[in-house]
Amino acid sequence: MKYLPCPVETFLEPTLEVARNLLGALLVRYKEDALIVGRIVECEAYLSDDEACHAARGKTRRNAPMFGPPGTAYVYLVYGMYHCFNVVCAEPGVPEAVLIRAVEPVEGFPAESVRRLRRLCSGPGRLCRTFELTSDLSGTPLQAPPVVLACGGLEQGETIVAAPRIGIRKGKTKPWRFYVKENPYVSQP
DNA sequence: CGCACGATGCGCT
DNA sequence: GCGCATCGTGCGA
Repeated sequence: MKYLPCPVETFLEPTLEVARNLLGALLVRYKEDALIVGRIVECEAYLSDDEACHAARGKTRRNAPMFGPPGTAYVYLVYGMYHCFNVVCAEPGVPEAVLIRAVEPVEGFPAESVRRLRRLCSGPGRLCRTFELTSDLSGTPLQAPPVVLACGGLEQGETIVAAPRIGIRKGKTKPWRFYVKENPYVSQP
């Protein structure tokens, strides 16, 4: 295996820690005939006691994967046309997750301008469209194909910025959006 | 059962 | 900067 899956212990840490640790990790999508890999450069944490969290008011059919094993996917449809991809974390049964908002292209992308690639990798909806992450993958473990979260890390000199989350009505003030400072693939607020 | 509303992105001004 | 597409979900009735 070229890309080693993160061990499940990775996702058992407190969610805010997991979110920070996910920066630099690799999102690997195995398709029929191809491989797409992106390095996570922006994400947001959603905690169980947080009004912005989908699971804040209990378990439903949609958010059920959030209550499942850490290290699995939680994918849902927003605005009737885009998907959002999350990694379930925290202790089992505690519904918390990290939304992946942007990746830096690593493998499987055509040689294009940064401007064009950013359009494919930046923003939760576009990211899901590019990586073909849809609701039917919700609840899927991320240690084996078709979707793998692989170990990675920050490069020398890269630093993490914490900022308020984007696009939410409640919980606006919590600085639970994390991104790699000055990385060109981070979405513009 | 009906309906208001999103963890968004795009196109037009 | 603003409006809107588009539909599953999750409320309240």
